[in-house]
Amino acid sequence: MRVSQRQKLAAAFRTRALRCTPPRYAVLDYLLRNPVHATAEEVFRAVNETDPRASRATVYNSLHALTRAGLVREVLLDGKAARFDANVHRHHHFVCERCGAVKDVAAWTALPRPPLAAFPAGSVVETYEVVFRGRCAGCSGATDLEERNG
Amino acid sequence: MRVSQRQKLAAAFRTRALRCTPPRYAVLDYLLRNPVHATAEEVFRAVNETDPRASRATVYNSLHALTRAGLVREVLLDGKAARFDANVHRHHHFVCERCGAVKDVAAWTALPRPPLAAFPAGSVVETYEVVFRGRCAGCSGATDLEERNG
DNA sequence: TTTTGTGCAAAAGGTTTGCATACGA
DNA sequence: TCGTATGCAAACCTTTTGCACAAAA
Repeated sequence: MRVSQRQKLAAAFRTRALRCTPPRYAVLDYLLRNPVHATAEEVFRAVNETDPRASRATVYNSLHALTRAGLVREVLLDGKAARFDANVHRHHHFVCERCGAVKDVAAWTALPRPPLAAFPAGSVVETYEVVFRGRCAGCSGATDLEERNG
Repeated sequence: MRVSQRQKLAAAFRTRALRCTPPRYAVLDYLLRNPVHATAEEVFRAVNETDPRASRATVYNSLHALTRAGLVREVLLDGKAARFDANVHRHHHFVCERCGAVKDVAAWTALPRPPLAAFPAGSVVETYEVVFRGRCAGCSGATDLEERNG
């Protein structure tokens, strides 16, 4: 990691009262440089390869600490593993139902406000997310038969 | 289960080439009568209480068969367990970040179409879902301190 | 009679926890 | 020094799998 990059991360950590520790640098640096919505396991493998002492538990701890601090966003798109995204600006996601690829969809405009009656009375909405599902370019021509044959 | 209800379910099963089996009746009937976005475990406990022979694996099998047949919708709202919803009409969800309650949000209007450029080139969007997060009526006044104290 | 589903137990992910040790502030 | 994070292993929870048996069509 470049010195200047580490200094940026350290500043972000300190602003949020997060301790600066090697695994936290490594986790956030990895997510920033690999904006592919990695799972915790993928982050673990990458971080652990650089520093074999880094453990799974610590990667989970770091991901949660970074998420709580607002430096990382946890994205739940399938029933398997949570994914983590260092892009915390408002945006949505497109998921390919066939190959599982996840792509960002730029936030194009605010959602039209639904009638208040649509929400449970007294509730307060803080955020919303839109998940689009379909087939990515590489999979949109493929048939189910091809899919089954790999 | 009322005879007329069972006949309705049987008709729905046959239309979709699903075999009519006791666990499938029980699972779908439970979801229809308890529109609370139950987890597989909750469905299992309810079904198993009525018929102690029903197993977890069978409840999972039934949920998946019903989902594939379009009679049930699988909803992924937290990193823990999938939830199942017998309401397959287009609608969205509100999740209370504090107590985890899930409420339906009526589909009020189509989303404005995002610019095509927002999507990966060549991709085909089939569905979308919106998840609103915030605090439900019962939790919107509670502070984090109260939350910690239980 | 053929095909598909069931039920049981065991295994397989993904994630969390307990605790002694190490390290940042 | 004090308080928090790390690292390891084991536990946990949800979901899947393998297989013999049972039931639906």
